[in-house]
Amino acid sequence: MQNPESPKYQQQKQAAIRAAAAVFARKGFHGASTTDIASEMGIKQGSLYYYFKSKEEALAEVCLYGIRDYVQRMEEIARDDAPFEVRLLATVRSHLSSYREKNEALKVHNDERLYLPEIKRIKLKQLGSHYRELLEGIFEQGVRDGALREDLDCHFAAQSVIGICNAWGELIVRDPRLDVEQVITKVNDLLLRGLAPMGAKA
Amino acid sequence: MQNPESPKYQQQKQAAIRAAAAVFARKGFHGASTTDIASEMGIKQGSLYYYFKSKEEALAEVCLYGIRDYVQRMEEIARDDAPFEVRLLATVRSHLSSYREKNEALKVHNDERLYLPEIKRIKLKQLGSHYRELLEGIFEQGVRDGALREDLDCHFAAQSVIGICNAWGELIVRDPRLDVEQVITKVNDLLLRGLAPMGAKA
Amino acid sequence: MQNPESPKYQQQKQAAIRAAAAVFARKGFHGASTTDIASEMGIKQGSLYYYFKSKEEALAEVCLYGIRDYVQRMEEIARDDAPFEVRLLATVRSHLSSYREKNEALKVHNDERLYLPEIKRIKLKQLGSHYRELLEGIFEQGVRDGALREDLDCHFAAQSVIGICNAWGELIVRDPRLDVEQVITKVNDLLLRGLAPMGAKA
Amino acid sequence: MQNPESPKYQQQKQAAIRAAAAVFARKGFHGASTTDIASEMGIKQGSLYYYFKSKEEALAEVCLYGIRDYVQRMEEIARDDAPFEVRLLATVRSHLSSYREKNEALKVHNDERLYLPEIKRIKLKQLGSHYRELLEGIFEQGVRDGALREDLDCHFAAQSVIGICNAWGELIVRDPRLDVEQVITKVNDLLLRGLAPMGAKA
DNA sequence: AATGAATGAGAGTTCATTCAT
DNA sequence: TATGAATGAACTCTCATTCAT
Repeated sequence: MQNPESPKYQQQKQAAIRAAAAVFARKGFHGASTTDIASEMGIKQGSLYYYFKSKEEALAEVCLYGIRDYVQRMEEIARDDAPFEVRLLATVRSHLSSYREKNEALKVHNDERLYLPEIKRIKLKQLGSHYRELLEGIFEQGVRDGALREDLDCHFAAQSVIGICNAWGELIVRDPRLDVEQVITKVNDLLLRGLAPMGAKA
Repeated sequence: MQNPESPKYQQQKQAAIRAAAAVFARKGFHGASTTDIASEMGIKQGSLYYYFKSKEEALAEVCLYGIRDYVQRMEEIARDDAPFEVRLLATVRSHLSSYREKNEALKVHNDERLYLPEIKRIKLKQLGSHYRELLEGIFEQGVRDGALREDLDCHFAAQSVIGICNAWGELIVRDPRLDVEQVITKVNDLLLRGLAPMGAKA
Repeated sequence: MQNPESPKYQQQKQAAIRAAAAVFARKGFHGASTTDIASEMGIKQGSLYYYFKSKEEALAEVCLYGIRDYVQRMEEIARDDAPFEVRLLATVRSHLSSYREKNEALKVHNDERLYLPEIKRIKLKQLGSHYRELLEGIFEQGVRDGALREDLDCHFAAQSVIGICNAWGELIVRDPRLDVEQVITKVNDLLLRGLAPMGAKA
Repeated sequence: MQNPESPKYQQQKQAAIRAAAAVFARKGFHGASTTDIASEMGIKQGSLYYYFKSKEEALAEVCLYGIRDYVQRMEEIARDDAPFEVRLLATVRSHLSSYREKNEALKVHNDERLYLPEIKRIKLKQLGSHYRELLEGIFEQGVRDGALREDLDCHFAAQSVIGICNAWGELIVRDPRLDVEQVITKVNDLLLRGLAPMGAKA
C-alpha cells in the first residue's frame, strides 16, 4: 500500500502475516474470517485492509512466507558438500523444525494454497518445484556416491520424503508435546534403513 | 425423513453422500456450498435437507463413510494370519487404492474432519484409533516374528505408514495418470528396506 | 435465476424492477442501498438477490425497462404516416407522459446509466441511437414536406427535442402538481414556432 | 483550518474545489470517494480534511462555486440594456460556455445538489431562483418590447431555456469535439424561431 | 501543511436453513 | 419426494472521518 519503507508498516505487516498464518492454520482459509485474523493481531477488522488488499492476498502472502525460507534452507543444504546421510538428516530437520519453530505458514501453504487462483500460485509452484528438484539432486548424488541403492527412483524418493515430513509436521503442530528431535531421528532412520532388520532379504 | 427404509431413499442418500464427498474433496468443507452439493447430485438446494439435517451432518456422514470400510478392510488384514510382508503390502494396497477406486471420502475425512465439533468426531476418533491399533498390532507381531527390527517403535511406524500413504493418496487423487500399483510397490519397498543399499552400516 | 416461467416469479421480478426504479430515481444509483430497494417492495434485503444477481444488474434492468417501450412508442409514431406536426406532438406527448404515467425508470435511464460498465450499456446505446434515428427520420421527412425549414440540422433538432423533453420530464417528476398536458402543448409550440412573434425577421 | 487567509491556503482550497468538481462530475457524489478527490489534486486522503470539514461540505462548496458566477454573469446580462435578441444570445453563450471553459462545477450543481440536506441547499436555491427570475425579467421585457409574442408564458420560457442549455451542456461535457460556438448559435436560433419555416401558420 | 494509521459504520453479497406447497 | 421462495446472519470489503505526529 503506502510507503513500504516505513519500518512501522513493515513490522505491522509481518504481524499481519503471522496472524493470518495462525488463523488459517487453525480454521482453514474459508473457515477463517477476516475478523479472526484482525483480532488475532489486536486490531479491528477493517484495519486489516491497510495491510492486505484482500483475504485472498493474505493467503498468498502467508503461503509465500511459509515456503520461502523453507526453500532457502534447502538451497543451503544442496550447496553444501556433505555426505548424503548428513544432507538427508539436515533436510528432515529443516522441514520438521519449520513446523515447530517458525509458525504455521508452511502448513497453510500445504493445505490451503490450492484455494488461490492459478495466477497467484505460479510463484509458489516454482518454489515448490525448485525444492523438489534440489532434493532430487541430493538423491541423485547419493546414488552416485553409493550411499543409496543404484536402482532408486529419485523422484519417488523425494516425494516420499516430503510426504512423510509433512505428515509428521501436521502431527507436530497438533500435538505440542511431541519431541521433535526424536521424530527427526526416527524419520531419518526409517527413510534410510526401512523397518526390516538389517540383512533381511529383499 | 419419513420412510427412511424405502430403497429409493437409501439410494438417494448414498448419492447425496457421494456428491458431498466429491464437492468437499474439491473445495473443502467451508469452501463448498450446499448448492454445489445439490447440483452435483442433480437436485435443488432445498431438497438436500431431505437427506441431511445440516451441512455439518453431511460432513460427518461423508467422513464416516470414508473411514468405515477403510477400517473394515484393515480388520480383515489384521485377522488374517499371513506373514508380515504380506500384511504390510495389503495395508498399503488397501489404503492407496481407496483413493482411486472408491471416492473422495477418505480424503475428506483426513482433511476436513477437524471442522466437526468434538462430539461428532468421537466415532471417527474411535475408528481412527482402532485402525492405528490394528496396524500397530501387525507391527508388534512383525517384531515378534523377526520380520522387523527388535527395537522398532511400533507407534511411530504405524503413524509413518499412515502418513506416507495419505501423502501419496493426495498425489494420486490430484494426478489421475499415476500408476497406483507401481506406487504401492515402491511405498511398500521403501517402508521395508529404506533408501540405503543392502548391507549398509547403520 | 430459476424457472423464469413461473408467474409468481415474473410478477415479483416486475415489482423488484419497479421498486429499484423508484429508489434509484430518488437517491441515485450509488446513493441507494439494496436495503432501500428491498424494503420498498416489502421484502428483506437478502431476498432481493433472488431476483437480481447484483445491484448493478438491477440498474441495468431498470434502464432497459425504462427505455424499452419509450422506443417502441417512437417506432409506432415513426411508422405512422401522419403530417409532421402530428408526429412531433405525439413524440413530445409520448416522452413527457412517460415520466408521469409509467414510473421513474426513464429518469433512471437518463441519469444513472453511465454508472453501468460499457458492456452492459450496449443494448441501451442501441435503443437510444435507434430512438434518435427514428426522430431524425421524422425531421427529415418534415423538411421534405415543407413543414420544416429547408436548412434544418435534423440531428441538432432531434437532440434538442430529446433534451428539452428530458428537462421538463425531471420537473414533472419532481413537482406532481404540474399539468402535463399543458407542458406538452407549450413545449410543442416552442419547438415549432420559437419564442419570437410571427413574421419577425431572422 | 487555522490561517484561512494565507494565500497558499486559499490557492490550495481552490484546487480542492476544482478537484472535487472534476471527480463529482465524473463519478457522481456517492460514487466518488475522498481518495479520488485527494489523488486528483495530488495529496493524500487524510489531508483533504484540512480543506473540507466533510465530503458533503465539499459538494456544497462545489455547487456554490459552480453556480455563483453563472448567476453573476446573468446579473450583468440583466443589467445591460441591450435588445432582447442580444441578451438571449448572451444568456445562451454564458450558459453553454460555462460547461466548456470553466470546469465541471455547474454540471455537479445540476446533477448532485439534491443530495445535499435541505439546509445546505437554501443558498443554492436562492441563487437558482434569482437566476430564473432574472431570466424571466428579460423575457418580460422582451414581450413588452414586442420582441416576443404577447401571450408568452415567461416562466415556461425561462425553464425551457435553462433546460435546453443544460441538456446541450451535458453533451458538450461528454463530447469534447463539439463546436460550442455552433451549438450556441443553433440553440439561440431554435429558441427564437422554432423549427417551422417562416410564415408557417400557427 | 500534510500524512500514516486506525477505526466504525455500512455497504453488497453469499449462504445455510426453513417451510408451505 | 422435491422445490420455489424467503430469510437472517455472517462475511468481505469500502470509505468518511479522526488524530497524533
